[in-house]
Amino acid sequence: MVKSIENLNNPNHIRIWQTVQLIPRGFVATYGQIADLSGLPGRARLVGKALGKVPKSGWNNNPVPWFRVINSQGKISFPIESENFLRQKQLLQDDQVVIIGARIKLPEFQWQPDLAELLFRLEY
DNA sequence: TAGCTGACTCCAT
DNA sequence: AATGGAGCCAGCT
Repeated sequence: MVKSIENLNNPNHIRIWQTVQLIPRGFVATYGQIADLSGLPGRARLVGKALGKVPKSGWNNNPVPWFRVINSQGKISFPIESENFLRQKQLLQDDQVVIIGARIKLPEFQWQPDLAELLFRLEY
């Protein structure tokens, strides 16, 4: 009970959720990329932590597409065939992202935010 | 407060 | 392409 309130007040987590909300349907980003774009360079592991604590209701009345974040090798980070792995894979496939085994072709599907999106971020 | 942990990365094999 | 080790660091106990 108290814990969830603490999480909702963690400014780093909130910034990470907001950045993840910018990833367009059909694309993915890496943990390190989200950390950088959130102003938290070098803290890729924190992104994983924050995504594990996304409120079920989303953030700011909008969903947080946690499943669009994968590791720098282009793979889903959950253990193969685990429940979380299968769920993430399904949601990405619903986005028309092609997955071979655990791997996604980053050159083809990695989100490349444009200047307008970055400027939007700076307004926070 | 002091360790411990891990939805990470980089680099070498 | 797959695997392992070292480094990393905020959050958690």
